[in-house]
Amino acid sequence: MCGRYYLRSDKQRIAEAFRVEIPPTFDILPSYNIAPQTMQPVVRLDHETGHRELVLMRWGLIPFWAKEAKISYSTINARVETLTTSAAFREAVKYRRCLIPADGFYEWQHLGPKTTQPYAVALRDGSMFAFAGLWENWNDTTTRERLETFTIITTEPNELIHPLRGPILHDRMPAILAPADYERWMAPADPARLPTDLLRPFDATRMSAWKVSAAVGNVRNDSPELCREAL
DNA sequence: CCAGACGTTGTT
DNA sequence: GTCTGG
DNA sequence: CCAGACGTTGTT
DNA sequence: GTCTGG
Repeated sequence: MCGRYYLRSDKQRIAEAFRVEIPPTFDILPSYNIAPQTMQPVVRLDHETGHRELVLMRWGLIPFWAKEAKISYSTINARVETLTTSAAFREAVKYRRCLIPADGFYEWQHLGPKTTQPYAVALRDGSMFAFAGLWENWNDTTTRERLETFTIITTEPNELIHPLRGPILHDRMPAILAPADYERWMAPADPARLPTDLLRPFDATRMSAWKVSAAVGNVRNDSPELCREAL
């Protein structure tokens, strides 16, 4: 986790849920199968004005010191345990914490060496939520090209993803924030006092998981059925 | 010292 | 940019 | 998963 | 066709 998620809400719903202004020209298409390396909406704080803004960024963080903006699947997630020490994330976690709007995500349960069963996971009440994320700004020194990228933080699994008894879906899960914590997650903070205490497994009783078909794994598939099956 | 890494999860 | 390993 | 590679020899 | 890297 988390290598695939979905966002079926339109920009009006996103604007309301995250109390953010969205320019009229800003288009977001609902997607039931969001893959790494694609452009996705991200909520961040403009430190100059103090206002929240919604911007499109590429999923897969490129560190500012990288020589080239080479696609890397290894930075689509950042482990909460290593946020402050890893070279790729330790600067971003100080100054560039963000929210990634989502309606659900997928987990592939390992049934055998070559068998998996994908599940969709979402909030019980169907409401939109936010992954805790980091973003980074990469500049090409020669072409002046700018590229903004983001990563989704992962944490320990909760009782739904990794039950004491019953089938285990996975050993990690994305960090999900309660709306009450959005402000504190994004607000400027003393680097010695980062709000990493918010990155705990989300309340399992408020979530549900259900089987979906293997078509979820194919990025060319993008229909509501992907996350609704067997609900 | 200099070169090389710097990261994580997924997959029938 | 900065740390680590050789 | 999907996209892309898949190989060897010679040579100042 | 089948393996590898992303």
